[in-house]
Amino acid sequence: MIHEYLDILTESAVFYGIPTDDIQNLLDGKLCQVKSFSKGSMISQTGTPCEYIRIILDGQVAGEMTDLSGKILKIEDLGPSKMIAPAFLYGRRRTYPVNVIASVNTLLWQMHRDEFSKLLQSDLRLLNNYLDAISNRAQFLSEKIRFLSFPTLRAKLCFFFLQYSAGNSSFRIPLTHQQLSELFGVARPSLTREIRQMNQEGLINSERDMINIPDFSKLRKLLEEK
Amino acid sequence: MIHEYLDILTESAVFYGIPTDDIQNLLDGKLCQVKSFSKGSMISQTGTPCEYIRIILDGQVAGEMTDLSGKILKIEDLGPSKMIAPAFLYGRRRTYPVNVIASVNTLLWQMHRDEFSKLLQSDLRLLNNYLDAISNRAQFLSEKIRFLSFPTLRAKLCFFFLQYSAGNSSFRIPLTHQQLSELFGVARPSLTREIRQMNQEGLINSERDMINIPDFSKLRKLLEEK
DNA sequence: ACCCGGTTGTAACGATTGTTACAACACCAT
DNA sequence: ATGGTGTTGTAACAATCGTTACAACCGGGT
Repeated sequence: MIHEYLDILTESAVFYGIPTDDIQNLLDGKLCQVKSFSKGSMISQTGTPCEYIRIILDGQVAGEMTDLSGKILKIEDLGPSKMIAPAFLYGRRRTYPVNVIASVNTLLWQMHRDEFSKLLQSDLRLLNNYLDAISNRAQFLSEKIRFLSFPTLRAKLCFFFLQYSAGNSSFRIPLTHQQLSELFGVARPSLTREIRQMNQEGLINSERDMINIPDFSKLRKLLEEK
Repeated sequence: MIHEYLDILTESAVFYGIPTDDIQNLLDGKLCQVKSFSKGSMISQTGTPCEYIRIILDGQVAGEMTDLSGKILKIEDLGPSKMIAPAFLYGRRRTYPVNVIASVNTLLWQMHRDEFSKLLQSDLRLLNNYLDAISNRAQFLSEKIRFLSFPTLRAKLCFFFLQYSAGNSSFRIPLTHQQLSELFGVARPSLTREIRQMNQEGLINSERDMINIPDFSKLRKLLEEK
């Protein structure tokens, strides 16, 4: 059953770079399962125990948070080879932070935490991969907090543009204002307004998703001041 | 040299719950060092490679971030048995996210990442402990982001009070307004003002660091609305 | 060419928060 | 008791952002 999906596993963060033959050997005789979920079914609910490392073999799932008012808020979509909530398998909490729902018919590979710990122990590549995965998660979140704590929307935009440009004075941002505003944690019209004002002040020249930065030093200076 | 500090190591997140004798056996013949830093010296600088797992044996260090404008911003103090930047030893980044400075004369135990990986592999307790440690870090950050993205200061306060009360209608908060405001990412007077307004509206009765919640449902309702 | 859904641009107004400055208070050490 | 230091309370004003509503624009499908 797993054999046909070994090439998906090699692409996952845990098994990354490990030849399929090796994966097969590593998993041979180990306790793990493949489970299928039909479209729309709930894979796990916020607060329920997170005991299994789970990797998507086929299909797609959505991570959704139920807001305190009951509103549903989509957090992210995950496709084949992605792990589900890898940072909640260990640590104090050990429960799902979001509702996980199958967007389409979905196949998961899963292994219990205790069995998985032993698996990690048995192969240094696996161990390093998994350590990388949760460390990356922590690093990403840490960076995100730094970003969110810029004092103003303008500062966030400056930082974002400087990062995104990677030195090119002209570039394209393949995100809608809606997506950007969610990333920044502000309202969409506020974002558009700020971009317009930055245009008027000559900090940038933008037209829809194309951005041009005439003078990098102006943006940098703005970040340093505030 | 290490022997006298084994009881510090047992209290660290990695070696937690492992008898000192076992730690001694685990470390026997392994490549690791004890390094000392005099008061005020820089242990590591933002951006330099993070290659060693480091645990404070004695002393105290401060993690500081240099703001983009050059202002120094203290992030946290760490004392004996604490690890330095455990989430940056693995993953993509692998460089220190902050300047680490010895506040007093300080002694560190350190081991290179590659050697440490092997050590983790050799003992399941160690492995689970370290996985717990970085998972906890990711979980903490994730919770913090959720908190920061409440739309208003009042919502943050409601959430915080409800969490902190743990069901008791009267409790004390052992943090200054200054500390709270930094936690919330707002200015200190804004915090005091909001607390005063919540008092006037009868949501809470507070006097300095003592808080009383006359009606929990009012606070909950406020969180659900917005 | 036309319509349509989604995206972007714009404006007015209100709500929230930051800034600054100072007064009142608590606590500790002398 | 006195003074010093740090914390809390308060006020006025400015800056920033959210909200709402609507117009203009884009691209794809018919």
